[in-house]
Parts: sequence; C-alpha cells; structure tokens
Amino acid sequence: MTSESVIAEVLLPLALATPYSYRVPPDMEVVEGSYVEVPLGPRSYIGVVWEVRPFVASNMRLRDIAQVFTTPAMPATHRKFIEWLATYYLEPKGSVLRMALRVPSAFEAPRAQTAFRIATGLPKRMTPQRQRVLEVMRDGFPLQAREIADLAGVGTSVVKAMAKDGAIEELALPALRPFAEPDPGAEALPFNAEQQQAADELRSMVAARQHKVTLLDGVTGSGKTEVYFEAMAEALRQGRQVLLLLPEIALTAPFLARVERRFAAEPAGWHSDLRPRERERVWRGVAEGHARIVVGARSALFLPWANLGLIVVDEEHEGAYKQDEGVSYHARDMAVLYGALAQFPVVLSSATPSLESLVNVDRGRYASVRLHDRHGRAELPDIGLIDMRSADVPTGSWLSAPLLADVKATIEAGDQALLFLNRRGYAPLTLCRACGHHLNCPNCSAAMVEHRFRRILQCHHCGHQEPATNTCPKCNTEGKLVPIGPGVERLAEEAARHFPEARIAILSSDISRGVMLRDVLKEVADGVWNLVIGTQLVAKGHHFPHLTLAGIVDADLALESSDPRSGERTWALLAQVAGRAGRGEKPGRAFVQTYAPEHPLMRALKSGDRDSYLAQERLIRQAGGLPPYGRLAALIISSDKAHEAEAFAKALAKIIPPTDDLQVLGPAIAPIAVIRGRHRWRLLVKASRTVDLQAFLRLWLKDVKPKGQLQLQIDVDPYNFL
DNA sequence: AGCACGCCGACT
DNA sequence: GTCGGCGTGCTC
Repeated sequence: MTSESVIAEVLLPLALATPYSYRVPPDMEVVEGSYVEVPLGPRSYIGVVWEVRPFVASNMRLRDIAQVFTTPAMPATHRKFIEWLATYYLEPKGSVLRMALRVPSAFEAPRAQTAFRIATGLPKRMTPQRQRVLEVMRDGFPLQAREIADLAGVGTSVVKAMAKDGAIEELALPALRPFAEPDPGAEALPFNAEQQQAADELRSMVAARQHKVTLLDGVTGSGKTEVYFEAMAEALRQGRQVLLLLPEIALTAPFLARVERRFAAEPAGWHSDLRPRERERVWRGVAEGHARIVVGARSALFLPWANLGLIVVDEEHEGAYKQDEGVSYHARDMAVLYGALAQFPVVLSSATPSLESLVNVDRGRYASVRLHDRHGRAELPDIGLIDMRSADVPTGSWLSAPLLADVKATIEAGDQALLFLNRRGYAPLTLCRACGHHLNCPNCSAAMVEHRFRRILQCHHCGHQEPATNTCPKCNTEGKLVPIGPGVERLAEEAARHFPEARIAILSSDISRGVMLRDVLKEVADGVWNLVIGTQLVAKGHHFPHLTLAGIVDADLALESSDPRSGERTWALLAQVAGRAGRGEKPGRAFVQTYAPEHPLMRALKSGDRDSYLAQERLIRQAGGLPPYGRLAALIISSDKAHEAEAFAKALAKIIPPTDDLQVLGPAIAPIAVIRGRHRWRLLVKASRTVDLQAFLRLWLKDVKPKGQLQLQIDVDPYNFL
C-alpha cells in the first residue's frame, strides 16, 4: 500500500470518545501508536495514532497530520490499557489519553545544555572569584554554569569569562541526564527463613513471565519491602521495567533512598509536584526504556511504558489509590488490569490487606504470601482497650487516667509516646451558647473547624476560611462561642497541662508541609520530641525507633461513617497506628480508648485476631451484597440550585431500564448534601458480580445530557461515600 | 479543551 | 436601537 492511500485515526487528549480521521501525507511514515501533531479547528494538538487504515473516498474532507514525533510509539498494550480503563469507568477515551500526555515538553526538540570542565590553560588574570571556581572544578567533573556559580558563590559571568580565556572548557551535555542501570544484585539484605521463602516465591512468579497477582501479606516490620525488592530484582534481570506504586504520602526521600541503596541506582520518582524538567526526563526515560525502576504515585500507571514487566503496589489497601478528581480510577485495580492485558505479574503488599484482595485470594484468583514474624527484636505491641464509659473523663478532656499514667511513665523513662487523633485543628465544631447556632461553612453542609494556631475557622470540604471570631454571627452575642470536641491542637493543650515539661510535637497536614514536614518527621525519628500528637499522617510508614507507646484517643471516630468500608478502614488505621510503637529495640504498647469495647473490631484489635474480625466483616458484606461480593456504582447529581438537582435525580430514576438482577437505590440527598455551594443527590446501583454493570449504566444514560449548571458524575466502584 | 455562534439585559 | 453575558455545540 502506498503512503498516499493511508488514513490515520488519531485519538486526541480531549473529552472525545472516538479518534478523529486524518490524512497521512505521502512523505510521512506513521504506525499505530505514533505520537503526532494534528490540526483541530484553529489549534493543534498532540495525539496518538490509534489505527492506520487504507484510504476510502468519502465526502468528509480530511486534514493532514502536521508532524510525527520521533518518540517511540505507544505500545499496543498501553493503548489497550487506556481503552479498557475508559470503558470500565465510562469515560471518553480521549480523557484517559490526556492523563498519559501531560508532559508537553517531552515532544519539543530536546534543548541542548552546556557544561564546563577544567582545562589546561590558566586564566589571564587570577581573581578570588576565579580561584574559587577553579577549586570547585578541581576534580574534573563537568558542571553547568549555574551549578558552578552557586557552588563557588560567584555569578555565571565569571564562569563564562573563564571559558573564553581557556581556563575551563565547554562541552555539550546530553539534554536530559539518562537513568543509571540498576544492579539487581546490589546490597540484598540477609533474610530469615520465612522471608527467604517469600522472596523465592515472588521471584519464581516473576520468572514465569505470566500474569499472576500475589498478595504479600505481612505484619508491620516483617520486611515486606525487602522481600518485594527481590521480585523487582528478578524483573530487572529480565531486562524489563518495574513500577513500584506508593500512596502519594509515602513517596518520601528516605523511601527513594532505600530503593537506591538496594539497586545501586537512583530510581525515577513520579508524583504530582515534580518539576517540569524532571517530569520530562522521567517521561522520556520510560518511553525510551532506560528508566528501569519508577517509584511513583498512581498517575505513574499512565507513563508510556516501553517494556513493563512488574508492578508492585505497596500499601495496597490505601484509599489514596482511588482518584476522585477528573477521571476517577482505582490505581490498584488498574495495576492488576494492566498486568492482565500485558501478561506480567503484579505484587500487592500490605500489613492490613483490603477485603477485596483477601477475597480474591480465597477465590483462588490471587496467590498469597504471608509474613508473620517481625524481624529483629521488635515485637508487635500489646494492645489494651480503655472503656471510656467508665473512665470518668471530665468535660473538655479526652485523655483517660490509665492512658495519662502510661504516657507519664513513658516520658519519664526517656521514651517517646504517640497520641493519635484523626482530626485536624483545635475543635471540629463551634457552638453559640446564647442562641445554639452552629458555625457552618457557607458553601457546604459541614461545620467550620477551628484552627487556633492559625486563628482561623476552616471548612475541610472546600477550604473556605474565615478569621476566628468571638462573636456569634447569628445573634451577635460576644464571648458565648464554645469549641465542641477535640482536634489535635486541643489535645496538645490538654497534654501540655498534664506534662508541662514534655516536648510536644503536633503532626498534621496543616503545620507540616514540604520541608517542615521532613524536618519534624526526622526530629521525631531522632527522639527530639517526647510526645507526638498526630493525625493519620503519623500512621503511614514512618519509622520512629524511640516510640514505645501509641494511644488511640478516639477509636470510634471512623466507625461512625455510612461507608460500607468504614470497618475495614478503621481496622487498617488502628492497626497501623498501634504498629508504630515498638519498632526499635524496646517493645511497644498501645492503648485504644473506645466507648464500644465490646465491638467485634475492638475485641479483635485487642486479641490481635485480624482473621476472625475480617471473617465477620465478610459475612456482613456478603449478606448486603456489597463489595467484594457485589458491585456498586454511584451517580452523583449536583447543581447550584437544590430543586434542579432533585428534579434531575428523580427524572433519572424514572428512566431506569427494566432489570431483574440490578438494584437502584435512591435518589436521595447525598451524605454530604452541599459541597462548594453545589447541592447533591445520589443514586446507588447495586449489582451482583456477574452482571455487566457498565453496560447497564450505558444503556440507562445513553440519551441523558445534563444541561446548564447540572452535573452528573458516575463513580464506578465508589470508595468515598460523600 | 478552546473557540465560535447563538439569543436576552444595560448602555454609547 | 447596539455591546456583550456565557450557554451549546463542534472540531477529523
């Protein structure tokens, strides 16, 4: 076939369900997967050739592809992955492609960069600045002008003048530093028998080069990371690429350093606030295949994988893997899907696996590898329940006598204690004692949370903030506003009353962004603070060797939600917090304050019997036809006008296609009725696992077009019941 | 995602 | 009588 007779179907990174047809100019070579630039209306876009087909005459006049990029073509499996994801979540293919094309600079001609190296000549004149430059460059390692200038504390003009003199020489650097080849055999740690067996199993799974999912299920501190590193090593030996997925919050410098130590090469990191240059470097490195290990957040799935051979999903139970903004998808599920499409293995790792994964093990769909032992001397902490009904804690206080006594003893022994409360700020609710008014967000149906350090009231749903006030906005009475309930700040105040000598650190996302967070975490690890008061931020994967006591202040908090997964989540969170204690030399203890000590979750937590608790959870889910025994989809209808949202939701309910094996619940006002000024209604579709839920939704909604301010959001496999 | 074309309020 | 609000729809 001559190139004159070729049409390319090009998928564009826009909300379009199908590709558009373009003519391939006679002198142009494109293949399926080629990245191309095409005109669309008055603009031009970068898209991907989805299909190449022979020219057929039609009355539609086609425009020409403007250019083909030299970037390696997107592999067929990656295109298939995008298609599947779009179909599964009922999103336009183009919207999914957009996630894979968020690095525009990756298609521009690589900008050359100049570096400088010390040369044989001497500068015509020697100045103190020039002397410093020579010292910085003495080892002969090429550096960029900016780097030299910064190191020597001079301007870049000094560097350039010296290059003119011949004292240093100019040389061209590769535009983007390539990734170093990892060494699969570098610095493997010695394993105990159990770890060795687990590592062998994972290695042989990878060696088989087939799709298989293995759940690596091991208690905190059992060495899961080192074990799955062996699976990664095996994939690297095969010459393939490896993706290690982490929840965004766990993507920390210490973790990256750990990967670097194990494989003697810096891994590529991928997360939302990567600098553009590094983003481009990783994207190209993945497409060209020399970025062999990527440690990334969920969006790393959409990198243009050339030769992906293994995905490891760490902390697979984490809710953070579910993306809710824009195209919503669950990264753990999509990792498994990718493995099935491209026929490579997937490792899911967790100390508190999701019920979904455990049930998949039971069904024989996933293999399971368990690690029971905590390595070294670290033991799992003893967990004690404190019955708050008989604890007699005074109003405005939240710490019971036994917990206080243990914190005291811990601090006095020179150890570190943690108090966990999953509530940011000072108080979750402010009430007027004069008129009974609640301070609520003007845009959401949610209370304003007082942040006393920052002297503001903030809505945790939309971010709206107001200066803290002493006067009720409703009745104008002064001095009658009272905080109700504790946040970490208020808890710190209470702790300071009891332990005036203690050095108390508060860890929450408010006071600990970026550098601050790193510093405080390091100080906690170094034992600078005696008492740490924190939100769930402290639960995630940090190693605090001095911590010997973990106190969970309000264990019932997370159980109150309407979400069917709340029990499972509470379990994971509490087990993780308790697991923070005793990771160093000394054994740890954990206390759980609860008003429901007879609740199965609390009893199982005390006895450390995860399996019996989860067995009960399973029965509840099974009886209710809830995931993983049934499937859910949520339809969220929202509008700035309450009646409009309600009317549309009710109209949708009237056109539900007749069905026997699906149940549509609602419409009802969504659990959070108003967010950002938008009134929300919800319909919930419940189906058995064998039903094609997506087909039903497509049939139902095929002619539905929300007009005006109305919005319809479809959430397949919802995780957050907002 | 842009950008143009479309029908209803305050102005030179 | 117009200028312009952004709602709706199209782009191969």
